[in-house]
Amino acid sequence: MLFKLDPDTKARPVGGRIRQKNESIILRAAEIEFANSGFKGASMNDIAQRADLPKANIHYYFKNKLGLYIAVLSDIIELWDSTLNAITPEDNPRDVLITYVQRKIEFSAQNPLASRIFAKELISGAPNMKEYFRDDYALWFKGRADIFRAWAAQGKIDPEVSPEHLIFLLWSATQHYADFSTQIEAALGKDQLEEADYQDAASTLLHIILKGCGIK
Amino acid sequence: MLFKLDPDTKARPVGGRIRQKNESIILRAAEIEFANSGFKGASMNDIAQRADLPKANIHYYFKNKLGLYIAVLSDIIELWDSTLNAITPEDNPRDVLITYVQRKIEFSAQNPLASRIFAKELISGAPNMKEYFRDDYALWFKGRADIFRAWAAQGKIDPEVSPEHLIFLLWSATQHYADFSTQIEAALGKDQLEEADYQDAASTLLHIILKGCGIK
DNA sequence: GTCTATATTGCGATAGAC
DNA sequence: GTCTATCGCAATATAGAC
Repeated sequence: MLFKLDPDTKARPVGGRIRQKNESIILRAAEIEFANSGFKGASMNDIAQRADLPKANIHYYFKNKLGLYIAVLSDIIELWDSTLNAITPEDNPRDVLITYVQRKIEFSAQNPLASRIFAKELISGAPNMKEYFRDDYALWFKGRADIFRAWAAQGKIDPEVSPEHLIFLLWSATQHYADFSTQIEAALGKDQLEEADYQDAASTLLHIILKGCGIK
Repeated sequence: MLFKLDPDTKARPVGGRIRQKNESIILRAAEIEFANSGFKGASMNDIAQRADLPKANIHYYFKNKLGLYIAVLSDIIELWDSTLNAITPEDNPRDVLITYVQRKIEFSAQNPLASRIFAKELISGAPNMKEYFRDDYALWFKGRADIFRAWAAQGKIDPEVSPEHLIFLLWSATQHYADFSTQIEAALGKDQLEEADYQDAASTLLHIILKGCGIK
């Protein structure tokens, strides 16, 4: 697992079917509230109302507000990891980039709440994920950058392209469709983005990045 | 002005030198707190402490917390507008893109707080900027997209590139260096980004986008 | 214009009956 | 395992002396 839970997120160790079901109801409600209002902005009251449970019930399942928040973050990172880390550092940069961009855009379309919670946490300076960014993430990032660097050494990517900044570009451009969909919808004059919009996004992005990096 | 103030942000209409000075002190303090904690998360107490003024003083100058927040947002949009709208829809897409990317990256480096407040507001669905995104922004965006479309019609940009999604790419990739500097610093193993990092970002970005769009 | 003291609300959290 | 009632505190906001 990429992100270790704080040992004290849960009010009680584990549990049976009822616990699992209620915990997942609470987590889903919390995800919505945290995405809309951030950690401090979300209230246990609103989460309880959305979960259709009394407030005390949430405190029975999670130690406190921070514990609930950390649990939501952990779920998100696990999901992220399982979606995007199946990509292997194979030989063909073209295939890797196509797969990555398409999966990430699809992830943005299907899990916008997760992306937004993550983004808000990051913009605030990631106060609750310091260890993750200090340890696991730095390692993960270095591994990826090295693959791009190796490709550049083999002449498969233009030497003008900084591997690090290419990764940032891949991340930001795809993430944008989840985090800033309000802005995108306003720009396109739509109430909600459609499947075709995401496909346009992916194909334009891939055209620019593949050609722009000189990837054959 | 792009963004109309809610008529009731100020506690009192206008004012002299003392008022102007104190208002700007309060606005600067508020910018830091809102960037760190979001609208709900920031407290008038913390803002007052940072401004080195008693809490009641802030309520004397601004009607309430929301009024102060709207005032901060207005300042940000004005700054944005004056920095980026000096760019004219001239004939040469290459020059326009180079100027835009460099200015926006520079803006991210010098005004990270403004970018972050704006980003958090957007991620939350822009509850306090609905009118802006409904009216001014949609118009501004259409104007920009039309310029890119004209260039494409003249063969100056690859036809595979969607003008709309190119603009999103320009926005997101540059914005990223302000909003997600925590992630970038962790990835690069630095405590703070340096001038050289922003230059690397701009040159990699421009290489990929110009070449990727087939702009000569 | 400034600032202390306070009114009032809403929050996270818990006790304790069921 | 569930839920009502409540505690204690921190928040926004204001009254009113200076």
